[in-house]
Parts: sequence; structure tokens; C-alpha cells
Amino acid sequence: MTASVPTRRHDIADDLRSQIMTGRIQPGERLPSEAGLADRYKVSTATLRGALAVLQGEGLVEKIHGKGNFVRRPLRKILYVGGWGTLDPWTAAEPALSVTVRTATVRAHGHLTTLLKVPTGSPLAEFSCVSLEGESPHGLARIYVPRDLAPAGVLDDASSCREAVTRFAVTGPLPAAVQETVCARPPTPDEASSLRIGSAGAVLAITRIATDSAGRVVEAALLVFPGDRVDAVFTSHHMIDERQTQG
Amino acid sequence: MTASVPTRRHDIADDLRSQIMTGRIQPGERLPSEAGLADRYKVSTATLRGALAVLQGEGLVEKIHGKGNFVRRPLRKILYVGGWGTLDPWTAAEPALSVTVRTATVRAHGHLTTLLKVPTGSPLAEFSCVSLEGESPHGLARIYVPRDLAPAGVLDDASSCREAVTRFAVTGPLPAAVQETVCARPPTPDEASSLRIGSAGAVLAITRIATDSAGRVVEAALLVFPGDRVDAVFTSHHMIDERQTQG
DNA sequence: GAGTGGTCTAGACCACGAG
DNA sequence: TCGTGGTCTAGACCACTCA
Repeated sequence: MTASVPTRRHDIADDLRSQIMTGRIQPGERLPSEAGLADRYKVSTATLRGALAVLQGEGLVEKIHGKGNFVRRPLRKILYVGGWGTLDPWTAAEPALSVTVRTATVRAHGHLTTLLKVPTGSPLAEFSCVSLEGESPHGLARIYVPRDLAPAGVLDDASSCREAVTRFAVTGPLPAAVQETVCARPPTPDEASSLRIGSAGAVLAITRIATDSAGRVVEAALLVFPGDRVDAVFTSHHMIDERQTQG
Repeated sequence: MTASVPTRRHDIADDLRSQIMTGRIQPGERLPSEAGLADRYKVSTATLRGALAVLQGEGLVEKIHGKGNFVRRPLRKILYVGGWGTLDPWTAAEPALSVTVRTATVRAHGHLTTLLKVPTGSPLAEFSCVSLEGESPHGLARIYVPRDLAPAGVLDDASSCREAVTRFAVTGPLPAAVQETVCARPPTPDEASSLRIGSAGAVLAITRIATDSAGRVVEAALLVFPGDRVDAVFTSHHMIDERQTQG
């Protein structure tokens, strides 16, 4: 029931995967050329490329045009912790993390007006952020804050938000509620190149809406992570009394 | 910057996409056969299949082996609501939903022992579930419950769990806490065929662990949804007092 | 059995990267 | 220039669906 028909490309993918997993091919190492592998496995190049596509989707192999196929360094899974909206403490404390943040003021339009519940044209502070761990990017963020809800000083002095943004945490004052909508989808071409993943593979996209106790939206964040590097974890505690609401 | 080199398959994908978007090809309708399209566009079948793979990744086209390529009906986004672990009320109440549940008793092994915090070999009730909306599948679930924590009657009379499982809700008594870990990844070959999505595209996979007030794991669920049909939403409310925990 | 998609072959030619 | 991956061709054969 669980077993599928084994195909040649999956056989080859399995073989290469085990060689990678057991360390017979080291992280960072280049695989033999596609032509060479096709020859070794006695398949056409198209089939062999199918096998590599499987491994690429799993995040085990990175293809670089003109150079070769490389075993990716073992990816420490990064955790995005829901609720507070932050990366896990280990990752957030990582010294090798670097972030580039671009700050701008934009006018609300389209989807943003819905997310932030503001009229079209409202001024918003926008933070665009790429997070890198050494060479490899592991997250994109676009964070929007209504200007009239944030002390101007905070936004103008972007450094005070920088720390929060670095961790992908909610900016500004503590919100009363955070709603996070998660979806899995293929990356846009932009995202694929920014995150250096193939157009195969998937991204974990999180839309985060933070509201204060008055119900005003104090922040909207659009976060994009490579699916093979980041998990998101959400924990909820139930009061026993809440059981009544089930009826 | 944003534009890529146009390839033949993208040209064709763009053309077909516009025909779908403008309604010239209706939802549910079958596209001409791949051979026919390849002939019309003057490309090889492999190239044409590349074009269809793009559209399939976008969720516009559904391939059915032996029947053809079909334009998908505009997909009502389904919501998985975190915390309680359930589909949204609208979807859950949908009469067109049908579910097949298979019940079995298995012994804990490998990953399951970690998830459920039980020793290897412990008896578990397993519910395997495929959820369909009309013809198209929109969810897979494998739910495990330790047999010694559940009244035998409940499990033997599977119908009492059926309603919960249909909504992907947590089975059995109300747990004290639910932890849901979300990841985006390519489907396994099994999942791709069960959900009728290509091996391209992405799935939203949720691992849900429910624990009771004593910290015992009362349920582990492995849920898989097609990325283009399901979003997961998580809402957290913060007591202002919790601010202290930020330190 | 006819028609469909799924896998695969054995090439060709192009685009990129490095010497 | 050479070796690499990227795209594409024009087929072959198999597996599935349906009449």
C-alpha cells in the first residue's frame, strides 16, 4: 500500500541519498558530472537529471550551472516559533547570522490594506529583510507597521527594530494577539534566487498579523523560508473549561 | 532583474494559463491530449509535459493517468485551524466531504516512539484517513493513539472517532496542550498520487502532538495537505503579564 | 483495444563558469 | 576553449482508464 512502483530515477536517487547520508560523499563535495553519473548508472542524462531533481527537492543537492552538483552542508533545522513570532533561541543567538534590513515608507495598497485594516494610501513603515547564515540565506521578511501607531523615533532609529527583525520577531509593543497563517507553495522566481533554492522545492510562507488589545493591527509581516531549512512550531494550551465550547 | 530567460515550456505554460484564466478553457474541462498539444505547439512531448508541470505546480491543472489533463475548479482555500486541530467550520460542515478511514493496531517503532514517548513495541491504534471533496482529495492523515490511554470501546467503535477524524480534529478526551509543527516539502511519490498532485508542487505537513495534563502524549497525528488548497492558521492571545517572560 | 499519461532513451544544441 | 548543467527532440515502451 505504501510502496510505489520503483522507477529508475528513484532507485538512483535512493542510492545517491544513502551515499550522502552515510558520508561517502561529503558535504560541500561535488558529485561526478551528470554525464558521468548517467554513464555509471547506465541511464540517459534525462533520467539521471530526474534523480538529481528528487534530491534537490529534498534539499540534499544544490545545482550550480556550469560548475556541478554539490552536496549541501547538513542543514541544521531552524525553528520558527509561533505565537511570539521568533526564531528559536539557539538560532536567534547564533553569531554567524547576518541580516540586511532596508527601511522605507510606503503607502498601503491592495492586499496590505486588508491585512492592516487601513485605508488605501495610509503611510506604512516597511522593513525588507534578508537573513543569512554565513553564505546561505534562510529567510526573507517584509514587515509593515502603520506609521501612526508607532512612535516615530522607533521607526526612524531602525536599529531598535533591527534586533527584533533579525529574529523575525514582532516589532514594537507587545501585541494582544498574533494570528499566523501558514502556507506551502513553490517559490516565486524572485524568492528562488534570493533564497538560492531551485524553482523546485517549496517555501514555507507565513503571514503574521499582530493586533493590540483595541483590535488595531500593529504589524503585518510576510515571512518566507526555504521549506527544507525551517519548520514552524505552534503550541497551544487549553484550559479545561474550554471544553464547554466544544458542544 | 525579475525577468527570466523565456523558455519554450514557459511560453506554452503562459499561453495555456491565459486560456484558463480568461475562461477559454473551462474549469473541469479536459485539455487536448499531450500528443495533440505537442503537435499544435510544434514541440516534443517532453517539452510540452514541462509546460504542464509548471501549471500543475501552480495548481491550475490536474493530471489523471489514463484520462487526461484537466483544468482544476477554482480552489476554495481550505483552512486548517491550529490549536484545536480541525478544519474550519465551513469546510467541516461541507456535505460533499467524504472520508475513508482505515483502522488498525500497530506496534510503536522508530519515529513514533519518540513522538508518543512510548517504548518500542507499544500497541497503538492507527487511523489512516483520506479526505475527499467530491472527486479531489484534500488531505491525508495518520493518527496514532496509545491503546492503553484510550477506552477500548472508543477505538473499537471507530465510528465515534470518525467524526473527529473527518475534521482532522484531535481524537479522544480534550488534551491540555497541542503542539503542531509545520513544514513545507515536496510530496513523497505516495502522497503525490494519493493527493493527485504532481511531484512538483508542495505539501503542508503538520505533525501534531496532543498531551494531557499529566504530560502524557494522548495522540500523534501526521497530516498532509496539498499546499495549494490548504492554509493553516494559528492564533495566540497574550496575557499582558506574559510580557515579563520576555526578559 | 484505443487513447491517455508516465518513464525512458540517445542523442543535439545552448548557456554558464573557470582557466 | 573546455567541462559543466539547461533545454529540447523524436521517438520507444509501459501502465492506466474506459468502452
